[in-house]
Amino acid sequence: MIKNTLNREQSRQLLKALADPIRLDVIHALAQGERCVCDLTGELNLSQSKLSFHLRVLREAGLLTDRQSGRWIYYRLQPDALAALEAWLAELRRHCSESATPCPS
Amino acid sequence: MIKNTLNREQSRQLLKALADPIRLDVIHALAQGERCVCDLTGELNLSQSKLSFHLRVLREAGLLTDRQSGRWIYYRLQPDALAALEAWLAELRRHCSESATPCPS
DNA sequence: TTGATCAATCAAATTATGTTGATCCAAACA
DNA sequence: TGTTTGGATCAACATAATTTGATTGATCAA
Repeated sequence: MIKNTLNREQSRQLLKALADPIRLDVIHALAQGERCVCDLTGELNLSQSKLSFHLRVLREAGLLTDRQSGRWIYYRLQPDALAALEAWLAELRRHCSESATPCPS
Repeated sequence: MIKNTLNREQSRQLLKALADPIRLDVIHALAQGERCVCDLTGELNLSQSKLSFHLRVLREAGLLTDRQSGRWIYYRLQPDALAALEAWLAELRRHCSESATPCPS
């Protein structure tokens, strides 16, 4: 479970999971709502094992959850994880505009 | 310059640049305000060329700007880039909670 | 000028990530 | 049961990213 404020390691995991073109395709597909794996392979034109690899990365980062129904597995985005990243980013830019003290200090 | 809404490639660049432990250290240091490269090497205990490599990645992604003053170069976070990523994330979670239509469809 | 310092860049070596095809497992259905 | 299908996993390979140490260019002070 993702807490409200991310530590450095948690944010790194989320960012690393997101920082891949195929995984961004998956994320964008799931941004429209839950999808079954079998639909995603077709929609994104990916081999089964390739998609499975990337789904695992995203799931282990906490960005996706899955549920099984019969023999199908449905994935969806975990909005909490996205919100936590947003909060982390917002925090970063709070003080970032202060100038440095000139350097031969 | 980063526009208000990021396309897939722009967001990927930003995420990839952020998704590294050393670069996150840099980001966190700069979140407190502008810093000179010479201070960062000491603060983060990095070799000069290593820091320079990571600063370049962050700068080319649009996350940092630099300015020269004498022989020192100062880096700071670009809040626009962070804000753009936040907006991108917020957009992703708008519709993501809709359930899939059951699969033998 | 000359020598020293800050920082960027380059090529070579290392390490981390992603891809492929095969295999395995569980659910469904004949 | 036996067979088919959806998905996960694994090992071998391919590709991409990072680290290192050396070199370079620019600025400054003596």
